[in-house]
Amino acid sequence: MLKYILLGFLNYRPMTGYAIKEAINRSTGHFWHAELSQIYVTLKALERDGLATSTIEPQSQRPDRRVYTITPHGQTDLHQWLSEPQLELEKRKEPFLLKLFFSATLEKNALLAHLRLQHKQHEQFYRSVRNQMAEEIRQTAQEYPHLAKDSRLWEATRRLGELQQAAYLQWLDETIEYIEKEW
Amino acid sequence: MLKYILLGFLNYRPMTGYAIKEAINRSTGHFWHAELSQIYVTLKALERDGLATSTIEPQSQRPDRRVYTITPHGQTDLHQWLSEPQLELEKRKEPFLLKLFFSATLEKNALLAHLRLQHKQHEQFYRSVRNQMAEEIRQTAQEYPHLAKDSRLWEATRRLGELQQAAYLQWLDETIEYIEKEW
DNA sequence: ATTATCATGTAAAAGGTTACATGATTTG
DNA sequence: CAAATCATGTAACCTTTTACATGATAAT
Repeated sequence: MLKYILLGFLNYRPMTGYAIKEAINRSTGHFWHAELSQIYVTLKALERDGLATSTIEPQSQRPDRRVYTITPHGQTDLHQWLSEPQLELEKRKEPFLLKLFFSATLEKNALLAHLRLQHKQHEQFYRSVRNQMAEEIRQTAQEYPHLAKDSRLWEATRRLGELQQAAYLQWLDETIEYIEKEW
Repeated sequence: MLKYILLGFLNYRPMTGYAIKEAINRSTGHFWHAELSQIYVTLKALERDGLATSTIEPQSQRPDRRVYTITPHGQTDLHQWLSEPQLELEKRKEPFLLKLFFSATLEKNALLAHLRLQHKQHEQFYRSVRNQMAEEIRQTAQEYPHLAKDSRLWEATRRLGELQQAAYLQWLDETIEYIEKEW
């Protein structure tokens, strides 16, 4: 699947692995991520399979860059994937929920400390989705007017992140209150 | 991490791999899952590491069962893990969001079809979290009165699943309406 | 002085999915 | 007669994470 986020970004413009990593951090952070090492490996696989080509741009005083460009074959593959319906829901893995599920033997204060730490982290994330990420989308849409339509979908995915974090915070509030009063 | 869901269930009572898989399906489906094959492999590793022991229960007309029991060492390890704070937010991977993010080139109708299919799937999941899963927790709490405290945390995790699915459905409604009107 | 940024990669290890193998009994 | 349930396991494959390696420049 990493394959498709790479093709997706390369379809906007030729990019280096490093730049794709930065784009991922800025825009898809709340629903997709990848390590740089894996990005480099997968870009190489794209080239091997004829979905992208690469050229080296020498730089002085910086390491040379390897810039990847999507091929027509790569565009076909991407479009094919985009057209396929998503037939199953993704199965999540959330370590904190797992921990909470089995935490009946913990002391009340330890339980509350864990919940409050989560609250702090989710609040921070909620703010970054509402502020930095929203701003990022607005800016990119202005810089690249041909991506205006795309930016409306980016905003839709961002909006889900916002709603999900809000729901999580609401649940944490409820749960903390419940534990404080009735544990 | 699979290790800990296994220890968590074995801490309630001795169980077979098959029974753990059923317990997972019934109770932690919305935040944790595992394949049977992986469960068997990990149970074996628990035994190798002295966190559980196993005995074979011969059965007539059914395959023999291998029943695993948690050891004191296993209980210590579980409790240790439960006590540790969760210092980082889990990074999600949601293929549907990824697809949507890059779907500006899709036709309006294809986009709507994808969103409506998601709606159908999430609605079904939402109902199962509200109905079957809630009922399951109530029943288990009645059957095993010593797990009364645990069942309140199970219910808390279930409640988050419910809120998250509700948020997702709300977002899908908004997004479908937006695409219908302004795409 | 140390950390962050830019920039690319390899290798080992861990974790997870899918396919395959077996086989009786019960339900539809 | 076919499919589901109960029950365990191995092997191959794929994906992902972590560690390692390099190295200049700019900022704190």
